[in-house]
Amino acid sequence: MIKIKLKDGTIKEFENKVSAYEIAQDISEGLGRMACAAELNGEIVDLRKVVEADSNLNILTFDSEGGKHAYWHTSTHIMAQAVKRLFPEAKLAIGPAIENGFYYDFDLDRTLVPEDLEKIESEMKKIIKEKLSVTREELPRDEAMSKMEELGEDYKVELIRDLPEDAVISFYSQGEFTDLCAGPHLMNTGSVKSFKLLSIAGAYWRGNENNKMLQRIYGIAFPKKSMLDEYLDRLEEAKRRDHRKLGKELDLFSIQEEGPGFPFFHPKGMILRNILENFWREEHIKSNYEEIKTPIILDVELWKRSGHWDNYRENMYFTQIDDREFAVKPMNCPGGMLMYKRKMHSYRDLPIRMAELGLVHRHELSGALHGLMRVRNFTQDDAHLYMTREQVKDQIIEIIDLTDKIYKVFGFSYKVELSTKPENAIGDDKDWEVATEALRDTLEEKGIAYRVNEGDGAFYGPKIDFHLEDCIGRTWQCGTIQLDFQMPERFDLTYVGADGEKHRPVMVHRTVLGSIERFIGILIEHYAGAFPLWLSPEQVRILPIAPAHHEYAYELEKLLKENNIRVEVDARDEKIGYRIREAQLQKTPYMLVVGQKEAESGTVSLRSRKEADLGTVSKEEFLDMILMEIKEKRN
RNA sequence: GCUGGUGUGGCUCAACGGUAGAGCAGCUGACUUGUAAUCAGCAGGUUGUAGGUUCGAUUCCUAUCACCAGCUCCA
Repeated sequence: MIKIKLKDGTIKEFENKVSAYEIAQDISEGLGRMACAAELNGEIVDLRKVVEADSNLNILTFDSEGGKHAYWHTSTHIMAQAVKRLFPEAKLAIGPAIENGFYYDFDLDRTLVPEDLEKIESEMKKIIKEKLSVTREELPRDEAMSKMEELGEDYKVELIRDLPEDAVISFYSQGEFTDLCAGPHLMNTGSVKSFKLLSIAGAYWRGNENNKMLQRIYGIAFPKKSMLDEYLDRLEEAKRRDHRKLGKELDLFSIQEEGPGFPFFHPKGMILRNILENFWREEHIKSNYEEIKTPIILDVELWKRSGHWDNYRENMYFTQIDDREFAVKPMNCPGGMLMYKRKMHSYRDLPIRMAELGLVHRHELSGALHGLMRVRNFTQDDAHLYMTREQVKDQIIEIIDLTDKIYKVFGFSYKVELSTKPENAIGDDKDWEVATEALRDTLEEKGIAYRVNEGDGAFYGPKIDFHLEDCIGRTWQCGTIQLDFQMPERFDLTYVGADGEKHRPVMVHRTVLGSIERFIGILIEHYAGAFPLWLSPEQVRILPIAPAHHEYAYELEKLLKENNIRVEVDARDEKIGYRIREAQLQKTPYMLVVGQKEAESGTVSLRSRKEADLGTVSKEEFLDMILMEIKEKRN
């Protein structure tokens, strides 16, 4: 007798061993139909998994992460099967489910074109209609190898060869199609209801740029047509939020052909930028940071000492002044070192926290440039903190708290990653270990969920990264906290301890916004260009009905300007509807329509971009209202 | 950097082997306006750049630059 405890606590009993799928069917026929995968004692498993002992079992449908993955994984197999039917010479590489859908990489001489996607889609529909049952088999390594060799699937052979000794090698088949795959998978190809192939792109085999470039097809699938439509609508909506599009429409910034990756900030973008920087400055002053500015160009010798010349040269720009070699800074830290070294420091002064809005230049690959998100020059809201080893944890906690506080103002949710020692690391392993553990401990202690990013640290130290999402869910690193034992060593930084001896401080590099440019890009997409009042380049637009009301309009403008409100009067000879439309398209938070009535009574007819006509209020009432809204930085 | 795609007036887009067209924006004039586009006229482009094929190229080819998607890389 096997006892199966379900999610809701009920216990089902079975005479003999039983598969997860059978259990799902036993619970209800509907669930059997909806089941995608199962969670057995906390582990995601295939529906075919046979349960032999008392267990906790949770049947996963498309509504869960695990269920979605099985659904998309089977979808990508269907796609691969269709591709093989249409192009038998295509070799299969890998085809996983991803966060939003799935992809499959193919090695195929013929270049796939968008029309091919339609052909593949119709072949997929056939496969779904055929309702092929999906079966699983395990093979010993040598048999698995020869099976794939026979089929000419060179990439699969390589994958099998690299699997660990003890790995279970499984294959999933549907009709004439077989693929090396760990699963889990749906029971039948007929379960995939609504899908769409979205794009074709190149991708290196195993993500290594020295390997052959394969052709990748991305797709998405859902159990209901309405879900697919909704998803596609959301993609369209995301395009409308794209900061590059909005940046142009709202006249915030541009990138010209003459300066790839070097953004121009327009007057309105500059207002936004200045507000952001001022806000940043206020918060840092409150948090006891000092502000500095270090030069953009410094002697190349400095970069040799810091290790950048050895480890970061590819990303740097160089120049000559007279006969001396200089480098354009890609980071602010070496300049910051010189700032620290300008005088003696006592342990009583620690921690020293020097912040800098520093303009850095980095050579990024041309194909990597992306609006304001990835550029070749950007302003880091950097800070370098110098402290004793004992102060490290408290300082990191303070930075995490400051970051959280600042992100909250914008209503951002974020993801945290811990990046460990990279291949080109400098310094000894012991220091790396200590530093990495210090960061890990702090995260654990704060109870922050994080993902580990092996080998992704800076060359001088491990880091905690804060990632924010853009309009289509891509995440971008913004805040970062990097613990560094190397630079203080290389630059021989010291402080005088209570014992009168010289000691080595520990250094932390950190940013909160990350890059002002990137952060503005994220802000634009987050708010879809409709910035909260405190951030809006233009806060109020006054719209006089007719020339007779211009005088009152300018009077209002004066009142608002005296209160530091960013206000414009649109006194053009156009109908009020026309001018309202324009203010609306520019996403101006408040419009004041003023005519005869308003001029006589000292009121304004208030319109908000969100709720349209709000009726009449006195000008004083309106002023108080917006001053409060700005002060509270209301979202 | 790699693979594929795209490049036409300030913006959004059309056309096509036979000397480039619309809407919006701009300018001028009329209208004097009450909550998302008043009407009329004018002006604006050596079709990203450089070569080539052709009687003729914006259209076809080559190179190059930029942009877009993805890969790689990263704030």
